[in-house]
Amino acid sequence: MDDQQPPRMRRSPRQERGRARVAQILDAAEAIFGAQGYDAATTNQIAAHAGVPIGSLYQFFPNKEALFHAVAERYRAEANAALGAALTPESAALPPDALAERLLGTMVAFGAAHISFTRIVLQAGANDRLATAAAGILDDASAQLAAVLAVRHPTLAEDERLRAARVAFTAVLALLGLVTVEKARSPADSKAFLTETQALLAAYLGALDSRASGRAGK
Amino acid sequence: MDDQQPPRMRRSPRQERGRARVAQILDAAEAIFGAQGYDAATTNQIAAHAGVPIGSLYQFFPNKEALFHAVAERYRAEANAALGAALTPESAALPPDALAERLLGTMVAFGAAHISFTRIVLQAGANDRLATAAAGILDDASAQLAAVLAVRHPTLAEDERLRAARVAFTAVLALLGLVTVEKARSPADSKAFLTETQALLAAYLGALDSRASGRAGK
Amino acid sequence: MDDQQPPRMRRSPRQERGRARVAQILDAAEAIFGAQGYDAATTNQIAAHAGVPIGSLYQFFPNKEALFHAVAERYRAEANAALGAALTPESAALPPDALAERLLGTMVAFGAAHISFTRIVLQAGANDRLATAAAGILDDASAQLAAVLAVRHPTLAEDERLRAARVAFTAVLALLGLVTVEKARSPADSKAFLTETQALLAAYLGALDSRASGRAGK
Amino acid sequence: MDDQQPPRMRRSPRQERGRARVAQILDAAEAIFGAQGYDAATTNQIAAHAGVPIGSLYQFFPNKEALFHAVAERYRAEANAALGAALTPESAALPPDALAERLLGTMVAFGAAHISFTRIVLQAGANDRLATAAAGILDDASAQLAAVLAVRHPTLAEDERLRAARVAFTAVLALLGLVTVEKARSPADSKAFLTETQALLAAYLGALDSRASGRAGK
DNA sequence: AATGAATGAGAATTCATTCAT
DNA sequence: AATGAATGAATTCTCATTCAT
Repeated sequence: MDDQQPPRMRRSPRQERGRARVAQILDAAEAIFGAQGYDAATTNQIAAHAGVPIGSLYQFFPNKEALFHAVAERYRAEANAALGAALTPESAALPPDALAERLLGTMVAFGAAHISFTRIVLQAGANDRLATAAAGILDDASAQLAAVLAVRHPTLAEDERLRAARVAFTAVLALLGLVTVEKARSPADSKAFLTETQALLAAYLGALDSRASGRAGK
Repeated sequence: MDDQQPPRMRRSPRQERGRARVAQILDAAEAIFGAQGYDAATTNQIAAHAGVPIGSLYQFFPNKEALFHAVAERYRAEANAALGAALTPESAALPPDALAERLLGTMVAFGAAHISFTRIVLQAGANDRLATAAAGILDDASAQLAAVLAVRHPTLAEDERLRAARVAFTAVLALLGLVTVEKARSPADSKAFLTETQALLAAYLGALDSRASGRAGK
Repeated sequence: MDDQQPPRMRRSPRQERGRARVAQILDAAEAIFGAQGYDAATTNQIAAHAGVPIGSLYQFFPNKEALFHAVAERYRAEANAALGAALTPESAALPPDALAERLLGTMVAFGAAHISFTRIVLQAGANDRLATAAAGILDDASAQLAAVLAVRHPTLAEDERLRAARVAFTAVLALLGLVTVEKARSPADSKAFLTETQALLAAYLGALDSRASGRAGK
Repeated sequence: MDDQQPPRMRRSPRQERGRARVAQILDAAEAIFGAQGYDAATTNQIAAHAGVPIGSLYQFFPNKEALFHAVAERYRAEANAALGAALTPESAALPPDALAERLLGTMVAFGAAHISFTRIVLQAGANDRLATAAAGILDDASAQLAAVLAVRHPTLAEDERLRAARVAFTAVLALLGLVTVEKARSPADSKAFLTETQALLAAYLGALDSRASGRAGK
């Protein structure tokens, strides 16, 4: 019905100080959004956590939604960079468990600082206005994995590869979220959970290998 | 820190009419929570959707949180029943893809009415007060799968089986949530996503088989 | 561009008490709007002046704008009733100064309680969303005077009569507003201002008589 | 009660550039005040419209109120000049409709650039702090018309002439405001409204003639 | 002097929950 | 017991004004 314009930043900071402020605000927003969810997080809380007056927050971001999108966008860019460094063309030749290990390692390293926000990304379907941001993150990450799959499995159709990548990523993101929760339960076991997640990913990548070679053999 | 009284129903309805009302309220609450998320849902909205005065809602549930827990509890019980019917002892003997198909089929049949709430379950971790409810659902479902795994793989340690079951379930739940989203994008593809999810689950179950038999062989 | 729906009351009070509350709120709103103008008036101020919690105000009126429209609507209805009682068909036969006296007398009696809001009506052009309400008041009042003019001057074109009525009413409303201001300056003179306003109206009505009979004579 | 410091300009610009800036600001302020009303207009908006940094605006005007007063003062001075040119001593001898035509013509010519602000002048009575400015405008204009009336009707008492002038001007200002509104409705009719306004003014001036000569005859 | 980023009090509106009827 | 009107703390966002650079 009403697809309003996507919310952008109000003003890009020109001064050095302004840029630092925006980063502070984004850090605080990511933390608060991650800890409480989009709705429960309040802009005043975020501003206070950032050590910035509420008016300043609104000088850079026209509203709460725009702030969320900015956090998601930064998350997407950083996740992309991290994945890009890990998923080199050479990685396409790795055996499933090695590829899974590399992928997981990257996600964990990245997630150490960002995992609480990852949960929010997965749930964004609730609010239509936030779904775009979440979908963008998953889309981009999946595209990177799909590119590796393209080298690895040229016999699979492109949309099949993209679908497989989305399935793999969704599962991994959810499991990383679970790791956080488990860590709270029994810190010792969180490593075991990680290993198990890696096993699941490796199994799925292996299945894709079989499927592709099966088809190639025909 | 702060005394966390786990919220329970205020009063169990004795009369027939009362029981019907509670069911109406729970239906409405599940629908609204599922569609909007916990925070965005309002109790007045839920009462209106249930065709019940707001005062009556508060006669049965002391607050919004208790209402959520009740919905989650019913979801847990019904999910348990559905899984119990599917994961019979005999099912332990099925090959991985048949087991995966049965599991997925059960979840999808169950989810047809409940899938929107599933997303909420996954995000409930964000709110500490709701995390308990979400964890309970995952715990119970995992325990049922773990029981099958116990028959299937007696050589694996119990905690390893439980961990594997949790990993499998978390992935499947997240992917079912994704299916909902994808259905909105292109309804035609949602079946393909389901197939892919099944493939991932089958691959993981197969990997567990290998791991267990490998150990048994030693 | 965007003509949104005209704002209405949220809920019509069924109980006697509710109706009294709405009246209290409207009284307070008219007073505050009249004293401070639309923008400067705050809804909290209005609620406090009405002796009603802010939440109750919003139970009846979805927003400030709807509250303004409701005040204007009541004003319109009451003004219409007062004018209807004064501008009987017989009044069409009165000489100009008697008609002017009757009209002014009615307006002053009505205005004693409502004059401060009249000023607001005249200025509503500033806010497009309020202009509708203001125009409605002027339209209705003008239509009543135009009906008298129709009896009095059948030779004049209908749109000419309506225009004349609008001109007469606009001038009178502005002058009544001025009377309020003058009363503050020197209370003694306010009666003289009223007399002068009546003289202006009588002169204009007389001029219309001449114009019409001139045309009739042709 | 509260010390009402009448707000003045902070600093009269000595430099040429400063004077140009002040003019720019006043132009912008008049336009914005006229378009949105006093409250809805924001000082940042005015500064932006004037192409002047907000800090500079506050270098010349201590606050929003002072800015409004400066605009009103300039309006008053210019209106005075325009009226002074039109209401020469000779004009006192004109017949009512010619005098009305001259007066209206002047106001319309002046108003072409300033009419939107005229509406604001009429409503300034709402805000006590702005009332002074509005009253000053009306006072000065009325005084000029009263001077003409003094020549035309020496038999009338001075306060009666002043009152008549105020009544005439108030009506004309309100009607000019109405013309603006009507122009938006149907541009074609705005000329007819102007003609009607002129008729009203002529009728009133004619009535004053009769009144004065009637008294002179006694 | 000139600039425009920074500030925070204040305004509109919502909604979980209560309680008089 | 049942109802739904009433409550007011809490939330998002604005804007007049200042002051560091």
